[in-house]
Amino acid sequence: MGASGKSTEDRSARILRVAREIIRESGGFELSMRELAARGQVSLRTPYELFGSKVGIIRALLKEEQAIFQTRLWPIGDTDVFDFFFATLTVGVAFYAENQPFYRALFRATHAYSGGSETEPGRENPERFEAAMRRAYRAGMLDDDIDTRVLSETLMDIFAANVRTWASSTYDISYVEPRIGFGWAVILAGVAAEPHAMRLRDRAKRYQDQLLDFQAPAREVLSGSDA
Amino acid sequence: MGASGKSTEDRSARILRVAREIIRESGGFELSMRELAARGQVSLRTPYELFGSKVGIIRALLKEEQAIFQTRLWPIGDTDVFDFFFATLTVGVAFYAENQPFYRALFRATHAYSGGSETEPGRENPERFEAAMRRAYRAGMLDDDIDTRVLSETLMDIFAANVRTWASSTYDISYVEPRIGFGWAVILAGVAAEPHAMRLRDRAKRYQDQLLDFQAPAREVLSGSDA
DNA sequence: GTTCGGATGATAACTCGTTACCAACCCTGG
DNA sequence: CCAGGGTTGGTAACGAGTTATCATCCGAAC
Repeated sequence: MGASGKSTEDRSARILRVAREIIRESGGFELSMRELAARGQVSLRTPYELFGSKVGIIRALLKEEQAIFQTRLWPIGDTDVFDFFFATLTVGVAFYAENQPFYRALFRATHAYSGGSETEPGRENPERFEAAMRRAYRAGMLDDDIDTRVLSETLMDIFAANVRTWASSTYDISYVEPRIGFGWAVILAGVAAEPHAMRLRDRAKRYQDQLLDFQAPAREVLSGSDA
Repeated sequence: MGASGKSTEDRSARILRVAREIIRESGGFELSMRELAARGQVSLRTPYELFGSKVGIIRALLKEEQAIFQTRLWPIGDTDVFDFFFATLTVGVAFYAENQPFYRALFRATHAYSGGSETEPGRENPERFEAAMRRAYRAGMLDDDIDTRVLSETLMDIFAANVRTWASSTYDISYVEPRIGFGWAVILAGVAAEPHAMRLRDRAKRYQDQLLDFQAPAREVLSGSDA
């Protein structure tokens, strides 16, 4: 039938392109499979054949984005390991901010059990993160008794919790980086050797000041009865 | 019509009781509104009249449970503030473990936008938590520059992230308490004054040992190529 | 060239949460 | 006692994701 008689790759690519359009148009609030099929000039069954489910489609979109994310992460120098973490944070939050519609759609489409750890924000590529942590450990920058894996998991927990809350649009994107940064800095300060611990505490205070600047105006508007 | 001609309280209680049964029977995996109405001998519209939505029903169930939770939290002495936090953690995780079906059902029924902060685990009663944090601050146990509110939020982020992951059944309940405890202890160690900081670091190591004990057998089974 | 199998289109169907509609009911005010 | 208004039952409907069904069509094997 004319335009629809193409190969599998064409149909996959077309479905992903149309899904991208619909998600962007709706801000991530809706992605109807019927609309997707209609605008993609395919049958309703075809997206399920190719991607399994609606979550599969969104995951495929995220996978494409994450390739871009990796290229953006590469140029970050890791001479100072702790600085590397926070530079990663800045790039990561910016990346998620750009893809807010996709993450909204992902969390919205993800029933509690259909999504494994791949749908958890920040868990796309934990290897490099843990590798940096191990390097800091070997360089004597961390407490000898600490396990780098457990520590990395804790940092990623904070990241995931905040990105998830933000994607549910409970609070503004501006809060995300300082909130995560504060948690990361305080945690690392708790296990870092001394010249680094003080720098991390300073960094935590800077993030905290950012957060308090956000909250201060709102409090004035509401009421000043919070002595 | 016989058994269904009762008062509003009877119908509310009956709906909640039947909902409780269905959720328990399915382990939290399903709660069909049609089945609820049928088994509750009530029209499909009535649960919506009384509770607004499916999430409203699950929230009502959780609210009943939280009354029990509070009675369990009261006897905890708070002579040592940091010990109070971790005692709260133990009681809280046990509480969530008992209510796993409800949290599964809650997360499953909650679209990303229908649930506010009340559906976030650990956010039911943040007042007492923050009050304890302020007490620690006034007692000089915390860094002078720290904001107790920001710090409390970070601790609750870790709590929420782990409970959410657990309720999605990605990992076992045994991991939850040590994972949260490790994060909390390291964070507090990062901002606590010195006699307390060391104790908190010890506590963090104890939690970490628990986690490593869990992981060690699994690694042996898989492969030992992780030098 | 024919035939067979897998993929696709088109459509209907199923379950879900939620809402709408209308008749029947109960409770209250007069 | 009766009228009215709010509440409930019963059912249908809407839109969602997902699956099933059947005809069709494309490509490869014989």
